[in-house]
Amino acid sequence: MYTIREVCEKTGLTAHTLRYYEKEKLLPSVGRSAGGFRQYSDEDMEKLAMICCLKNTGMSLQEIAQFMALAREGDSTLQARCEMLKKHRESVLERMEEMQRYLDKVTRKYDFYSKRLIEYEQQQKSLQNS
Amino acid sequence: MYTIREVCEKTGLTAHTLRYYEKEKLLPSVGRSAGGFRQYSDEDMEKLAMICCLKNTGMSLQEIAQFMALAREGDSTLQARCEMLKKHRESVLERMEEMQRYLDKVTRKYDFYSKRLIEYEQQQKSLQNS
DNA sequence: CATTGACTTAGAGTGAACTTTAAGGTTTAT
DNA sequence: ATAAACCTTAAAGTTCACTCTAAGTCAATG
Repeated sequence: MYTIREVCEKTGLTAHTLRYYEKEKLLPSVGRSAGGFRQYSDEDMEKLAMICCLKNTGMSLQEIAQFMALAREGDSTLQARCEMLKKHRESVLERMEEMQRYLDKVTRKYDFYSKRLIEYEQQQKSLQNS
Repeated sequence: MYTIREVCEKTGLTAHTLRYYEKEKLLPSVGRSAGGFRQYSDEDMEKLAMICCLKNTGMSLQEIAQFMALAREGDSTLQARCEMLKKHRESVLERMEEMQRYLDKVTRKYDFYSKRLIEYEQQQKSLQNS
């Protein structure tokens, strides 16, 4: 069992964000200590890892909440979850390819600017010497 | 010269967004017709392409506005712009690598679910036959 | 020359994902 | 036993990047 503080350290999320995720039903079933403090189980930690994974590949919190709700319903939702992951995977791949194309453009622009910068610096030097 | 409508069609941005970008100083110097309508030049279109490129690789509008402001100041800012592009390029590469790692995790999860789904379906079939 | 549709502005509203605040209760170390 | 640190909740506030609204102007067509 982990306190919210330990979970923050492990995941990089803030306590505020963890509480927010609970409220938004991403991980709604976190246990409580006698004093009412959150206690995260190893299963919770695994779920959180999945949540971070989906979030960091651009899935919206709403969709993640849907996915986690399906997971809580058990094996009868395996197919639905498979389909979600497949679609998500495809959209991530597409976005990465798009990013790569845009990045190539940034690289070309950078190379162009670098050349112009060298020219400009030589020009400045020759102006100084005259 | 292009009307805002034509620019929308070429860039995929809405007229609202183009006006918003003007207000936010991403492309603040768009000309006007006698009647006050926006007229985008070929140079404006090139700048817009750069804006989209930076935006689609995750640069904030604020940073893009800074970059475009430097560009308007001329060659004396070449070095500053080079540095911005270099930094941006590096951060995009990092993000893409991170994305790839997360995507691999999604793929592994998907494969795991697929296997479990096949098992589950066979189980259901044998329950039906009994 | 009137109507339709696209354009103008300033400013308010939206949705996502937090982030902060206020007011208080709990744990831990001394 | 008490102070400091940490936790609780509900609700309001923030930031980003739009997106929409209202009230009016302009251009093209029959």
